Amino acid sequence: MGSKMKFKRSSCPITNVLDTLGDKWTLLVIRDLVLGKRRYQEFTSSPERIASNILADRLKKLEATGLVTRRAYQRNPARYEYLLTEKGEGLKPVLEAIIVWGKTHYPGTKRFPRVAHVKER
Amino acid sequence: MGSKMKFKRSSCPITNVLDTLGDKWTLLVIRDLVLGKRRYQEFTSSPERIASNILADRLKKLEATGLVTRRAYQRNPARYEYLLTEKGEGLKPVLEAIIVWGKTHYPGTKRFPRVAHVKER
DNA sequence: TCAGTCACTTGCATTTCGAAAGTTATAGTA
DNA sequence: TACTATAACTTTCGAAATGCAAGTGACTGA
Repeated sequence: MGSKMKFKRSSCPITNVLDTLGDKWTLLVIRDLVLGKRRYQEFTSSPERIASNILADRLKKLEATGLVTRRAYQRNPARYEYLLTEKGEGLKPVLEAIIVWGKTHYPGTKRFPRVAHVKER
Repeated sequence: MGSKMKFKRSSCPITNVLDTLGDKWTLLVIRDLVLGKRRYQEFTSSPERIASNILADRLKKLEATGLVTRRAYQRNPARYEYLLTEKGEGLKPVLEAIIVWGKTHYPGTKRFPRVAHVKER
């Protein structure tokens, strides 16, 4: 019933990607996840200095759209970390293409290195 | 004198790309240009229905960042059209990667066809 | 003279963003 | 028993961005 899909703006794949990733912060959170970051403080300590309310909002939305999963890594008090899903990992080629273009046209920019994430306790 | 480059947020290429392309409309204007659109009305008639003030703003910014050039295609009255620069054309692989990921994860989306642009007079 | 076209600009209400401060629940230390 | 620190958020509120509707200027063609 009601077989016609409803897209927010159009049936263009680019448009639909922009509806979830089209802002100045979301893709940076994904970048951090790709680099190996998992925890709240790791994200807030990136040089772009994302505000904590923006980070919380973006993580919530990324979880809602299935790009990220949240899981507790300890109890008492409960502490959570975030991991990319396969769908989220699938964005790597997009990030790669952006890095290639970005490095070409913004002289002095440089790909960030992977981070060794904090150890479990 | 002051040899250190100043980046708005960080020296990450992704960050710097997001500073110019990180919103819900800019990349759609670029998509339209890649598809062959050149004129104001062609952009406003895309299915996402960009508002004319947003379009004017984005075209201005794209020109300022060297992704697009504006040129008159007639006088009396002066009428302008917009074309991608080489820098702008360089974004095609980014759009491609987005389309590939988007088509996979948003079922029902489909790449838009090139348009035959209006003829000169 | 008058409607139509094109590339915009202007006004204004609504929405989203973002910096700073606050909250909750613990562990560790004196 | 207090006190300090840590981690993961939430709240507040002014500022900026968005988006709808209407307006503008310079023409062309009927």
